[in-house]
Amino acid sequence: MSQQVQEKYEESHLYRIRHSAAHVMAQAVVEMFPEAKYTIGPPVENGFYYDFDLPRNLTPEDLEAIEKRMRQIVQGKHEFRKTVVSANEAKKIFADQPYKLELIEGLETGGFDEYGNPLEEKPEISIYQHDTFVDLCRGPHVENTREIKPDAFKLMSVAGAYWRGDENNKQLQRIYGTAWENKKQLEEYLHQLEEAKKRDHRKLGRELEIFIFEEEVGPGLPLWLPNGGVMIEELEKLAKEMEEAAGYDRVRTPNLTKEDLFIRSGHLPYYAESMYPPMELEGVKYYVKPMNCPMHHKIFGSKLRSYRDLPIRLAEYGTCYRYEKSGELFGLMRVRSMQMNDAHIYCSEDQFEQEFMGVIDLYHKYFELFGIEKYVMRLSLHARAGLGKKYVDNERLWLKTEDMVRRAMDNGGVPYVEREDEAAFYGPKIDVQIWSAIGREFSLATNQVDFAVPERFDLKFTNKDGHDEVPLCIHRAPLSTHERLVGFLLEHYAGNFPVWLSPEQVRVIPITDGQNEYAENIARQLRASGIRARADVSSQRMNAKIRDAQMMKVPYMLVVGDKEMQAGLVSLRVRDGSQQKDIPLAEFIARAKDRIAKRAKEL
RNA sequence: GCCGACGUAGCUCAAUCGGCAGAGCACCCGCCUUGUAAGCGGGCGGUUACGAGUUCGAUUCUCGUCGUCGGCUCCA
Repeated sequence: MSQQVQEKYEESHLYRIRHSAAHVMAQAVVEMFPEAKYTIGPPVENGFYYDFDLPRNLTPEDLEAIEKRMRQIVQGKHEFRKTVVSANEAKKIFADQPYKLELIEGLETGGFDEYGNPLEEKPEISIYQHDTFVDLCRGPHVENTREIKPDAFKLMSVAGAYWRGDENNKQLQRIYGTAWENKKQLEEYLHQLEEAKKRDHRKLGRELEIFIFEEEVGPGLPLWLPNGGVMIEELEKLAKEMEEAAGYDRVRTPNLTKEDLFIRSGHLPYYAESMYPPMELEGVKYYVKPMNCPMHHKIFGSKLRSYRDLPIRLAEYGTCYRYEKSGELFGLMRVRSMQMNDAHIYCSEDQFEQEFMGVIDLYHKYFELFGIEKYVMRLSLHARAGLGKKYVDNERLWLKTEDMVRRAMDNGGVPYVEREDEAAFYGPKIDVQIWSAIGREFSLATNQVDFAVPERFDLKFTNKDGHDEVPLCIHRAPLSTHERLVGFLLEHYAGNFPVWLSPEQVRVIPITDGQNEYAENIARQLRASGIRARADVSSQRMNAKIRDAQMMKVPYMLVVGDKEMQAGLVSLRVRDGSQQKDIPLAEFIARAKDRIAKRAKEL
């Protein structure tokens, strides 16, 4: 699905505009720094970038100057001219451009594209020229620079980026720009960015009092406020219901373990860098756990298992700690302490397909519940070059397991895309990319097939023939971590949660202090019915109380004045602004309880 | 971790060229008794992230540390 969208984009006029804008920008930069070495500058979603190796760092003022010069260049109506050249000719043209020479080398010798990925066939080498600027480029471009409207592009930011995306390579300066067909489109896009800011989970999380970060506590270590605590309880309740129905058992394991466990599991050599360093006591090293699986393996191995016992599904929402690099932290989406929606399924090969698809089925149920309409399942595979380094060194098992997953997905009729060199070290996985209501992309759910670690733990079960057999293990986290899930939901709903997930479900608002007691009484009755409610008996006026409740995105407000109190009724104001006057409390309670029980989307 | 930008009251932001740090909201205290998104008045609140340096004098200039943000890299 996304594949098709991308192909279309690459053929679009907008794609050409952006690609051409990147060239124009490169011209402006090279004019400013004649000694600049330029690398690649492709169109991307919403715009384009170009990476440069420059004698000094760019400042925001430089960006303004570059943008200004670009406006002059595009007005010049310079034609984009393509010329096919031989490798040798290309090398002459770009004799003083080392990065271009490296690219030409790649194209010439066996076909590597500008990102260093292998190409199927040897491509022709072409150059594009407009005005004074010549670039090694396969196109396509617009006819002339006039097609880039001077009021329809904008340079957005400058950032560091490694040459060919490898952190061992030199870091270049990347300028990001956005470009559109006309001014209106640009303005719409900029407006969209503003709207997205309003939905930013970090902003909403603070405003709705869901979570905070405290410098003294530490980066990436969120503190969950009471409202966030309620949400986590609700999400765990949901997960427990689903998992109980699907035959999972709940276990609990400690936050610390001896080093030996992670040596045995094989995690330590792969992931030591992203684990908190060990603490040593009486000569023994202990690690804070970055994942639950080794301990679940120990639980599986704690007694003899028969094929009749399988599958065994062990679930735990344990808090794990990972030392993510400082620059990788991002609000709740990337943290160092996380509560995983974790479980490990131990099964035989025969049971694999059913178990694997059971997890995929769980995904679909969650997506439906949260109204997630756009998602892509990514089947992440190993790469031969990484065997024995990034990946367990057993190619036969890799191919076999990957094939099992492929077959399961195909038989289940679930569409997916394949991604090479993205697997876990112990097996292939399915990662699910999802898009929030404003179209931002996240990686949420994941499940992995583990054909390697159970053996390292000597896990086995007795099969029908009375022989020992090693079980397969499926690691799965359909709801990701509580942190990432809440972050996603904040943005997805813009904080307007369905009733079941709202930290505060009802606020009772007395009009004058004459109804305070009546309001408190109503709130008590609501709480007795299992509804999260409180009365606002502050000295503010009704309008201010309504505003407060609206700002906190409380789904239901019950306004009570003298009239309601005399008649024993309530007036309902729903978060969407609609009103329903003078209804019996029991009627409202029935409505709220129904929505909550169904985890309904509507209020 | 790397490149860049930023850090002023709980929150959102102001402070000219280096010259006594300010507003709104929130909070506290009063008055108002109110009908579906902010009633009025007063008060409290700061080692300008932290630590050095330059200067008669630093929120402002320089360096370092910490943190946040935009990217890169990474994500068991």
